[in-house]
Amino acid sequence: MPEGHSIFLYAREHRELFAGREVAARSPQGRFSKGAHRISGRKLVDIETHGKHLFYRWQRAETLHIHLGLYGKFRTFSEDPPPPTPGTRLSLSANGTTVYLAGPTVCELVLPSEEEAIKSRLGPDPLQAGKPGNSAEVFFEKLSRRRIPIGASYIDQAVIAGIGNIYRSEALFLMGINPATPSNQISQDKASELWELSVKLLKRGVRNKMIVTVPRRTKERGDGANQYVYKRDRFSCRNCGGPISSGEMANRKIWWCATCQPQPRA
DNA sequence: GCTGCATGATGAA
DNA sequence: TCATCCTGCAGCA
Repeated sequence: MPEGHSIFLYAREHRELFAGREVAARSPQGRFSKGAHRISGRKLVDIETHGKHLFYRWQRAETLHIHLGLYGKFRTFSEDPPPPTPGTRLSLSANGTTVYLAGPTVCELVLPSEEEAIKSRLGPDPLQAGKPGNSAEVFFEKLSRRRIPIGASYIDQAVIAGIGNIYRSEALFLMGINPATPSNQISQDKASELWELSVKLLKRGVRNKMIVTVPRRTKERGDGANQYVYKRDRFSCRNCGGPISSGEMANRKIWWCATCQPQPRA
């Protein structure tokens, strides 16, 4: 489930398991053999995240950069790990624990300059709110420079880092913003609200270890779903009872309520 | 058992 | 705008 909250959780878990320890690294699949060899036996100093990117820092080795993409998955085994599946790109072990990584979009070693280049392409991360560069102001500044629909820019990692397809539909619904609204028509106040909502939702995602946008009470009154509109075009809107619309935007499916998220006036 | 889809992103056309 | 990377699984027979 790789939206920003799960990346943050993986970093926390791997930090608790491995930070300060010498980690054995291997690439059962073979596609990352050289890199695994470079970091194997090194001490893990810390793990940083920005949006959906992970950066593992080692003593006397380059930084390991991982991006899970759509399919990437980590699995953790606290005792005897099963044999790795043929697609296992990387295996990390220390202290009796093994982590397998399969199917990532990116698994590479990077130099500090390369890491900087990656980060400089990313927008502010709501889970880093308060740290320099991660603010509502920066978010608004990036939004205001685009004319594309907010439904396309809100999922663009250069505008805001860590938002994925579920958060996209849900946050715009909670804001009452129609996905087709041009990004530069979003006022600074609305952009700030959307930023704060993103912070809240991602933090809640970290707490719950899953994406839940419907408050517990509301959920109990309804059909128990965790989302308002995401993949819910066969249901009716929980606010107004009207139909949930669906369409495609920025290559991905998107859902909204045409009544609660009215089209902006031209 | 098979098909197509999925919480992502890139690069070609 | 599309094809592609690559893995797992829901839904359907």
